[in-house]
Amino acid sequence: MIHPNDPPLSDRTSDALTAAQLYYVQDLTMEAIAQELHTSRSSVSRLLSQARASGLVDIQIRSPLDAPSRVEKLILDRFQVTAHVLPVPDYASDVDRLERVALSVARILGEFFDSNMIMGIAWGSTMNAVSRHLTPKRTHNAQIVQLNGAGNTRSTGLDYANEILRRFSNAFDARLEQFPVPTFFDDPATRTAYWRERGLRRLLEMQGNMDVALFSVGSPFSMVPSHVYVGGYLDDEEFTALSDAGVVGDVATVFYRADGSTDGIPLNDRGTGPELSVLRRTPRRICVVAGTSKVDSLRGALAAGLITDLFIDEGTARALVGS
Amino acid sequence: MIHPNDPPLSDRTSDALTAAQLYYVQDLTMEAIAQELHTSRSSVSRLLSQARASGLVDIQIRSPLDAPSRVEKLILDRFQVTAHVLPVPDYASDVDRLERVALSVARILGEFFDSNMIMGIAWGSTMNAVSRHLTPKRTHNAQIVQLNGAGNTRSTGLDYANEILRRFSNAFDARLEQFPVPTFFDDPATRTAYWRERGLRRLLEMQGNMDVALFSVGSPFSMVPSHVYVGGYLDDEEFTALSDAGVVGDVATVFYRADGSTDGIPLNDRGTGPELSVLRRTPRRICVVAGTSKVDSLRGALAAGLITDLFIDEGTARALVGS
DNA sequence: CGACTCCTTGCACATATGTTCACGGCTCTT
DNA sequence: AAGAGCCGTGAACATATGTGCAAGGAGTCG
Repeated sequence: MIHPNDPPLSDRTSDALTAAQLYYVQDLTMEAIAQELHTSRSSVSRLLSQARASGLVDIQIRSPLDAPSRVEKLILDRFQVTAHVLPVPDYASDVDRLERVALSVARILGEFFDSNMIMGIAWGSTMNAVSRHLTPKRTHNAQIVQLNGAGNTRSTGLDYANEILRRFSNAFDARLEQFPVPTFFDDPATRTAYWRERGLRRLLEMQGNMDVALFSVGSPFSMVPSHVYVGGYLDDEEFTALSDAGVVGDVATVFYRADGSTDGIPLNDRGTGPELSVLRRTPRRICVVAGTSKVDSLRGALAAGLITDLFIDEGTARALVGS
Repeated sequence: MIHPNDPPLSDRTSDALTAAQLYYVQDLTMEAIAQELHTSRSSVSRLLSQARASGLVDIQIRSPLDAPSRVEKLILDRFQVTAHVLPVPDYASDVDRLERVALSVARILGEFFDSNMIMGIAWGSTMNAVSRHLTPKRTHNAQIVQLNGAGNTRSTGLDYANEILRRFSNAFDARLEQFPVPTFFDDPATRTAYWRERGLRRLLEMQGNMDVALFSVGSPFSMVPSHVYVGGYLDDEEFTALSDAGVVGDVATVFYRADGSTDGIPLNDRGTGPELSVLRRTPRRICVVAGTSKVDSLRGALAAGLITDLFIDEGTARALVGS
């Protein structure tokens, strides 16, 4: 009865699975597991690490339904957005905040993305940080699509965005649709023309059918500028134009004012990010924000109705609701 | 902005939640968490224990879809039943097996039961063991219903079954419908009459509308008899009658033969367990089996089509498929 | 008001877990 | 076939975690 071609999965994975079951479900000690698996305790420790890292073990925090914190409730009331406020000590630096928020988001993202879905993803420091911590989740027929071009005048800029997106597609086993265009065209007409290309139409169609969008907000005029503002994507003149137009931030390099409006912001005609109307049509729109410097930009994005789910560190959340 | 009546949940729970988030999601050390929470490391350790015990932290093992073990596949092929084979060392005693299987089932049961559902539960050593390890899960408007009476000739036997069922209803916050009748009536006519009572009709109706049923199998003729066979529920004469009728086991004190048939087994006319047809109409029917002594009985239950999901220790699973 | 219980806390110790390192078995060269 | 590099292993060490215990604080009763 024992077939020779036994396991369709590697011994190692299978052992990791057993170890995880014994450790996390049956509460055995690693020592005991080592005995059952005829190996050393160290190896069990390593097996379990692997099991966690590869997503075999799924640890979730399930707040009782009455648990949303005061701040989360305030945000829900005021902006009709589901907030996930992440505890971060007040004395943490902005880098710490970003890292910790990114870790949390990376861990929970699997909850939002599944087989047969399309997820649109922006790029930037925040997405970069998130991408570095993703725990893998197996999906089938899933698709990831880049939200906006990443080329700039200095380099193609493709590597940076590319790497980020690839980490996502690897973690979820999803196909990846890249967006090999500059972040901003020089001439709006070029964009219009390019958008008619067949390859592009496929990408734009995917964007139109996204199930989830994942992005942060850019804050061009804060003390801690987003990647896009220091990476050679904008020259001084353009920068000034944004300022003059009353811009407070962007999502996937689409700019908006404090009231959420976008009309008459010249750079948007040349940018490659999705129309905000396209974004708003996406059922789930996850925004990740770390650091108080992004608050003004975040307010604009909220005013524009771009967000359905917000991941935010505690300090910034408090700054947002002003308490 | 800070309301005085801040949290609708206790500080302790809220701290536990924060600690869990920091520990399991953000990978902080307990020492670090202690600092953020302004308490001692010990207390954090205790908070985390509480968080796990109270179901705030949910740890699942997600086998990749290609993971089912060889034995699980064999069982699926042969019996059309989803098996969850639990690793237990071969040298483990039957008591160990039961304990470890029960622990696993208790931990995963939340996956099968949710708000607005009705779960039918039997009683016996196996259910007792499971009930002792349940991790709580909040549900609304959920209902638990006892599958069969627990009174016997020596005592009411109510306490035993009662306690088991109450553990389930507590863990899930579910209403509990008890079944305060003997396990077997002396006279079939009494049962028929009693079944027409209004209180009973409500219970029977619930049984008819169950979403999940949870039970083990009894093995009257094995070396390790189930609770029902040592607790004074059956006298010698009845026992012999079962043997003569070719009975191999029972589910919720409804007896069946090796081929799954039940016709002409006299005791069934006086028993209080659900008609097997009622059971078979239940969408999800979870059977928990530990110990090889139950294999024959389990085969009968499988032949009778009583099971959709089987939790079983590895040794017994191997005995079942005979390899 | 004090004596009592009950619960919580942090310390100190006992365990359990994570990580470094040197070794040995592989495969792939040459 | 010998050598070089590349894992994977377990022993030993370094950390992190769990727990018994004594002390202290809040509530209750006489």
